[in-house]
Amino acid sequence: MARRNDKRSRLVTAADKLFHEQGVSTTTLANIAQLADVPLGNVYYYFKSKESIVLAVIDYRRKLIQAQFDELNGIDSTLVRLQTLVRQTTAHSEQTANFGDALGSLCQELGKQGGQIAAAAADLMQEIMNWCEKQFVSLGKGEKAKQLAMILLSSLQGISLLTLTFKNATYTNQQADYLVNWLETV
Amino acid sequence: MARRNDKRSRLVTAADKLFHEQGVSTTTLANIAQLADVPLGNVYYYFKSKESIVLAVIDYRRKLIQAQFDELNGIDSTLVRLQTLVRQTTAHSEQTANFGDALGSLCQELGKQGGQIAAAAADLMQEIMNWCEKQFVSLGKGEKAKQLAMILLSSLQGISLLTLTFKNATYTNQQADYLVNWLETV
DNA sequence: GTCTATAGGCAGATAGAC
DNA sequence: GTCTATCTGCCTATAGAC
Repeated sequence: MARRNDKRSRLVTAADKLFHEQGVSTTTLANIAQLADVPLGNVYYYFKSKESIVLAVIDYRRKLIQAQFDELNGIDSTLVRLQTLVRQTTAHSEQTANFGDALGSLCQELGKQGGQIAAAAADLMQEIMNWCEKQFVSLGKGEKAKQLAMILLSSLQGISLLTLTFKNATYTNQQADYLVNWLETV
Repeated sequence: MARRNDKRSRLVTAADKLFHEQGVSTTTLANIAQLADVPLGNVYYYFKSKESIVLAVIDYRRKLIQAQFDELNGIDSTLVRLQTLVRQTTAHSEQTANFGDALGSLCQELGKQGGQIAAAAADLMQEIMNWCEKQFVSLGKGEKAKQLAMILLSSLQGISLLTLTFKNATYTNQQADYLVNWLETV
């Protein structure tokens, strides 16, 4: 059972990395199996199709984001909590310059295809949106909280795309500075 | 010669549509040929590879954007010029909800692969960035013009992604309202 | 549970008749 | 210039030995 989970999780993290770096459709099961050091045919013992691997990756992403929120929720000040979320994006700005934002890429690629997979990725983005909205409510923004969450999230996603496009991590870092200030004036 | 250009341009517009709706890597030459009503084998008389079709599509996108800027440049007020750019995004908000932003999708998908194609798509995004920066300079924003262009463009790209993700054109429309006001307070 | 071998299909690209 | 037929290789998925 330990070994089963071990191979399964190795496949998921390998798929997550490759989906982020190359995109879902250009990543083959052979790529994933090789990176996870699992024989190709064995992949189908753990996942019945490529689609189910994508779902497992989205679930893995959900856990990563949940852990991030658990950490953020430990911060007393709501303003600092939001500012820390923004600051955290700069930690991977080099990775963003090379491959973009992992969730944003998934939503962009899968969103067009529609179906169950797109919905699963959208759910995850919605969770982030909800968390942000909750923070703005906590800041007393009331009815404006939803729109503020939309502005913040779209700014973060947009700058990730520009950072990837221009292959320049500085964009993410500058935007983070701007947004940290913006949060204080909102 | 007329026929040559006719088939060629039919292939380019078909590819442009399919790349936008399905993504580049999932679109096959057979898909493009069928939509353009050109036999599959004949595609290679006009393009030596799929990659060269992608480059032609980016070039086609460049002309579309150039035409858009030609129109915008006819507007006297710089502020109204920028506001019109923002308002224009709402014209395709339904399409955005289904397939995202055409150029943004290209940059997202191709950006990871790197190489000549990614650079061509980035060039196009840079042209938009430059145009926006020029407007902010014209508004007397001086050194801040570059950052303001970045903020505007990332907001537009980010909201396109969220509009696609949540399959809701309202996001684009609300963000346009917000940005039109923001432009006045900047 | 694990892995090899391979089926079956479709992709990009080419050859060559017309 | 145009189009049919096809090559070659890779991809997802399965069969079945161990």
